[in-house]
Amino acid sequence: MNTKTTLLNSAEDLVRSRGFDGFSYSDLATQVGIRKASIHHHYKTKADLSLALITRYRGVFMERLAEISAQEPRASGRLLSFLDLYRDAMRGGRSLCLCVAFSVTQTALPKDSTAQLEGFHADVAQWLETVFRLALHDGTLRGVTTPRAEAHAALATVEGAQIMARAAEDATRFEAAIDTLRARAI
Amino acid sequence: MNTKTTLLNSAEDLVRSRGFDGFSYSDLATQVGIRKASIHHHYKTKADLSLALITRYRGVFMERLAEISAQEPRASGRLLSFLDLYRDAMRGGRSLCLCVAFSVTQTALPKDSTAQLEGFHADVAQWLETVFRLALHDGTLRGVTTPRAEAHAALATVEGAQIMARAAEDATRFEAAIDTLRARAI
DNA sequence: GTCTATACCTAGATAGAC
DNA sequence: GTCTATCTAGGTATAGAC
Repeated sequence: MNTKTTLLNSAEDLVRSRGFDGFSYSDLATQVGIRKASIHHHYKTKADLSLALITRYRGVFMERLAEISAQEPRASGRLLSFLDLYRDAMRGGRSLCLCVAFSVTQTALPKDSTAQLEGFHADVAQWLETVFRLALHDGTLRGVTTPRAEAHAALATVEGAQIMARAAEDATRFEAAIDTLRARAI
Repeated sequence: MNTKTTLLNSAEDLVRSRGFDGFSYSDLATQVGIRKASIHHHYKTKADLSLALITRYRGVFMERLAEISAQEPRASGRLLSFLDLYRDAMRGGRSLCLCVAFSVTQTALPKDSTAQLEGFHADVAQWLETVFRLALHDGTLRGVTTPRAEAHAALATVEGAQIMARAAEDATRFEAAIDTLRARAI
């Protein structure tokens, strides 16, 4: 694997476990086994690195959602797989979805990066909306009100659940918080 | 007002708008109108400041919840007031509940502070649980499953909704995400 | 493409005069 | 209690040799 990809992989790991502000080029250099000056050859600034990270993650994540749609014909199956995706992204409480990790970043990201992040959120909300709309027809989810409202609520819940689980360093917090969502599957 | 309290007020403002890692003693000094060295006289380290902030906020917030309990006899009224509390804490998308702001802090806080934060989360979850338990008896909230699960879900949802609204710098995101919770009031 | 060396800045924190 | 001055550590980023 080339150095550029190795850097991106390690950086993703660091962002998700410590946050974008929580690691330095020095940390990344140590992890990859090169000197920090060399990183600048691949990603000129940390802002450039942020954009590369979000862009790649968005693509990969949306592919996963497409796979779920292809494999699960029912709304209930899709929602449960979605929850599993966020649960697995936590790696037992030590990690966050990259999207969540960037959402809580304090430093101002470059406009390109925030635009990608916004687009990412919008894509996921859109996908969830289709799931809840499907549920109105196939009846595999309990108590669906408006698909759009349900989608935003579900997204906020999984993101909040990740934050709380990481803050408490306890992955079971995530499960506790999404239990009512899981229970809606028929 | 004494300098110590003024510092705490300004610091709370900064934490909630920029995050605990997002402001420095230099920023705080400028805002209050003294030199940064002087801050150390009141709060020896930034860790000490974090503890003072969380401790005070926890007390104030729990008083608010007690007031809600006293004023609203029904579960629906209590939940709606709770949601208003979190909505108002956002100040139009530029701010977070201090509890949420600290939950997303990257740097390791001292043990005293994380313990306070944990206790805070536990207190709020406990309060919400009593609201949903009440709903099982007074029937003013739709579709209540287990009070404990509902409490954790509601807390994760409001916290996630704040994060998403702040990331998008759009307060209406908060409303969109908690709409299904509001709609459960009968 | 990777290295050493370094520039430049900002952070939290301390010493000691007033 | 507040100040000026300073320390130490760490961050991002660049220059130029190899």
